[in-house]
Order: sequence, then structure tokens, then C-alpha cells
Amino acid sequence: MTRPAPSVPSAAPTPAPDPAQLMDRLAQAAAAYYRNFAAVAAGRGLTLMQGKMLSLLRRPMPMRTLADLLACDASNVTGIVDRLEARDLVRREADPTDRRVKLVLLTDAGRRTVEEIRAELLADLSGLESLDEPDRHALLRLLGRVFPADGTRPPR
Amino acid sequence: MTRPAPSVPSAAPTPAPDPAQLMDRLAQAAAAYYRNFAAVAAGRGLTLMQGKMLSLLRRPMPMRTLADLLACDASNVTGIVDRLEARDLVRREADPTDRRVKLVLLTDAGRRTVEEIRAELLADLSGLESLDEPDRHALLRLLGRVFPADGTRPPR
DNA sequence: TATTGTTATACTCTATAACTATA
DNA sequence: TATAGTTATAGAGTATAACAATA
Repeated sequence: MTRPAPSVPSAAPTPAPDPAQLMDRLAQAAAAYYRNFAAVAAGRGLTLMQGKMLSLLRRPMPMRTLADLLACDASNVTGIVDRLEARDLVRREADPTDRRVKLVLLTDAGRRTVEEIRAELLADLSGLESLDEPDRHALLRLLGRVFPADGTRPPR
Repeated sequence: MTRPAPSVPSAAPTPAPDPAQLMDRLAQAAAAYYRNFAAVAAGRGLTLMQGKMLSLLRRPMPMRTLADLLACDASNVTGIVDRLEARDLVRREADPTDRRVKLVLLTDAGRRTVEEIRAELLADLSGLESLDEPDRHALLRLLGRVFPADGTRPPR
């Protein structure tokens, strides 16, 4: 992949990316992702955390698991679920196998909201659809290298 | 860049990533980045927003600019700067060219803190250093595709 | 004894609205 | 008139500590 000599003095003459630069770009990307997410959630009167929690509830989950996934203290989950429950987006249900735990699950309205949020997010990430197959695989592979899959959850 | 055929039956037979899957992976990566960042900041008694603001201050900035970069209302910046100033990590300074604006700048202690945070973050992102040159360029390019550079700041 | 969820508390972040001092 | 920064306010997120119910 030889490149023609730039006819115009190029602003970025092959940046030679070092880890620090890459980290800055990751920070920028992560910020952009959440700015986007927060805006979409706000469009439905939801906070970032409320939107995150809804998006996590693909299946019923103990509150404790939600605390782990949201990386916050268990005591916070009570309030967040309270507010979502007051808006009829989630419900609490007893766990038959362990009477200490309460399962949180989406209501029909909650499921609809999650679908709308996901669709809107996807529309905003139009750059994703423009990637060809090799680029999609490359992105998936590189993200896996930088953020190993099990790094998502602390061991507890 | 041809790849050798896998000699072992691969556990994931080429997932054929669609945009929705990619978005989920991006969400996971962004969450991992901020969990990391928040933990490093917390190790120094700083909140996520305080750490973000410090990291933004590579040069003195008007509070208004900080509000834009942090994607929050200008009224919030007052409090965040107040708390950082109380800990002698930043200072407020008058802008000679416009007496309405106050420039926020790092103190020496603030600069040290930023350097420590960046070093610790880089150490945690060891996956970045393990990338070879082509992979680094690919990651930079793909992030640019998905999150266009000027998407960082609203036009104002 | 350990774990789950809740409550009380204090602090931080957040947007809105109203204010001042500049421009 | 418009903009930069502040203040007051109310709501939401946050960790800590203590508690009841259950394992």
C-alpha cells in the first residue's frame, strides 16, 4: 500500500501512534459513545444510569448482579430500580430458589423503550454500518485485545 | 495480509458481526474504559468528573470550554473547579483579553496527579502496548470511522 | 457466619432559572 | 443584546454504615 507523495503538505504525516495517543483516542471514543447514549436516554426522560440498567436487562437479574454490572454499590440499585419501577419500565419479582434475592425484569413498556433506544443508538452510529466485513472483524478483534472479555466484571 | 487457516477447529466459526453486535462490544469497551478510569481516579480520592477535568487541562481553559468538553451545564463547572481548587490541584486566573472569562489551569500538584493517572491508566491498558504497528494504525482508523473527530464537540 | 436487599446519611453531579459583570 | 461565571434549588447518583431476612 504505497502512498503517493502528498501534493499538499499533509497535516498528519502518518502519526506513528504510540500507546499514549491510542489511549487518548480511546478516551475520546468512549466519551463520544456515552454522550450519544446519554442524549438518547434523555430524549425519553431517562438518566444515563437508568438507560444503562434497562439495556442490561435482557433477562431477569438479581439486584446484586445489576450492581456488579453497573459497577456501583448495591445500595444504589435500590433507588434506580425504584424510579424505573415508578415509571412502569421494570418490575421486582421474588426469586423462587433464594428468598433473599429479588429479580428485576423489564415490563412490556420497558422492553419497547430498550428497543427504541437501541435503534436510535444504531442510527447514530452510522459509521458502523459503513464498515466492510474485514473492518468489522478487525474492530471486534482489536477491542478484544485492548479490553479482554472478562475484564468486564470484577471477580467478586 | 493473508492469514493461515486455523489448524484447530475454531470455537467461534467467524461470528459475522452485524452492527448491533459491534455496538454491544463498543458499549462494553466504553464501560471498561470508564470503570478503569474511575478506579484510578478514586485511588487518589477523585471522582470521575474531577479526573476528567484534570485530564482535559493540558493547557489553561475557560470554564465555558470545560463545560463543553465535559458535556455538562456551565453551572456544574463552578462546583467541580471549586473542589479541585480547594485541594490545590487547579487554579483560576483572569483572562487578560476578556474580563468575563476565568481560565482554569493545573497547579504543579495537579500536573503531577495527571501524570500519575495517565501512567496508571496506560499500565492498565497493557493490551495497547501489545499491538503491532499495523494494528495500531487499524485501531486509530476504525475509531475515526465510528466516531468522527468533530463529533467530540457540539457546534455551539 | 455470610449474603441480599433496604434504609439513613452525606457528598457529588446534574439541569434550570435568576443574577452580575462584562462584551 | 449576548456571553461568562456564579448562586440557589431540586433531583439523581454515589459510597458508607447499619439493619432485617435468609442462606
